Amino acid sequence: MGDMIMKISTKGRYSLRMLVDLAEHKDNGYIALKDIAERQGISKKYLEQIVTLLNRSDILRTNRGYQGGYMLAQAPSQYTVGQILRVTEGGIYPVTCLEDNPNQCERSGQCKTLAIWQGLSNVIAEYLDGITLQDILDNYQNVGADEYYI
Amino acid sequence: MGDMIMKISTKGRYSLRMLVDLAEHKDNGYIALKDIAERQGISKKYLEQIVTLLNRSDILRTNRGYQGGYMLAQAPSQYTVGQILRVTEGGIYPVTCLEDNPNQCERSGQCKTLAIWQGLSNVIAEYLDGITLQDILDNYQNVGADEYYI
DNA sequence: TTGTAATCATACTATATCCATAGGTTTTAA
DNA sequence: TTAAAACCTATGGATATAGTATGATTACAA
Repeated sequence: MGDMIMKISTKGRYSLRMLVDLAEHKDNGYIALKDIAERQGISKKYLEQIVTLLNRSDILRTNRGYQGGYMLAQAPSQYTVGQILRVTEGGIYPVTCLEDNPNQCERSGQCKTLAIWQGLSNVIAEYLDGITLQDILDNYQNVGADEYYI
Repeated sequence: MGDMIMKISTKGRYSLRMLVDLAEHKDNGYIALKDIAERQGISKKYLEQIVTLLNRSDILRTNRGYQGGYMLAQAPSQYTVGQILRVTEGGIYPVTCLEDNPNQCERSGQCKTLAIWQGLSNVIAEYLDGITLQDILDNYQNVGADEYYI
């Protein structure tokens, strides 16, 4: 019992919050992780691990040492939420069936439900790829049940 | 590393496959779990555990003993995928932030990213609530990137 | 009354992920 | 040269996932 479904982990959520924080302070030079951690109420040590994931892509520019820190490599409008989550979460597929791992499900050819998951994956990707960091800065309003369908 | 995001578990996926199987054989009286397990390639014992979740709602009609088994309580058009997943997965929220557990995030008032997750949750719910078992029987085609937006 | 099948109850094994904490090393700029 | 900060590696508890195994109990129908 209890609830246990399809969750985006702290890796993705904290990454996004960190990048939004960087976007908000993008004119202040390099921003130290310590400052972000304090503002966001996240352990600096944990954030350190998470930023490792981001560093595998060219999302950030970093500087070590005195007055070092992080800044966005590009303008906030150039980052989509989908892009960020793919990097930090390792993919945004809602079911394992859609991953391209070697032990693919052998029933995929006859599976009546696979198309449901493919459609769900598409819907999720379209939504997340349609939002940029700039949109969040501009006080993004969520998609309500009413407004969503035309 | 590796991929670790937001997955719908076997509980939800197998439940859906079981109900589709029942929908396909809805004119054959009660269907024994053994038959479903064989057709779907799922352990009968594991399916037994999963069907317990479905039995908490009025989704199924059951009969014990000789020629007993399960059948859908209503027509396939009356079941949405969203409804089924809510029962078996305990909710379809993509982040813990949206659950109504007591230890709600205290930053929700100022969180710049919460609206993103609310919007994502809405998009997922709209999609899953828009598909019925009958749609799956009618060879549901997935929502492609091109067709989705008008 | 006999077999069939659901129902219930555990318990156990692996494995993986989540969410950190901790300590040490390297680089940089004043 | 020194302090600040990124960077790296390891560890661990808690929880969830995905089953397997074993059996007891209950209800139904021929």
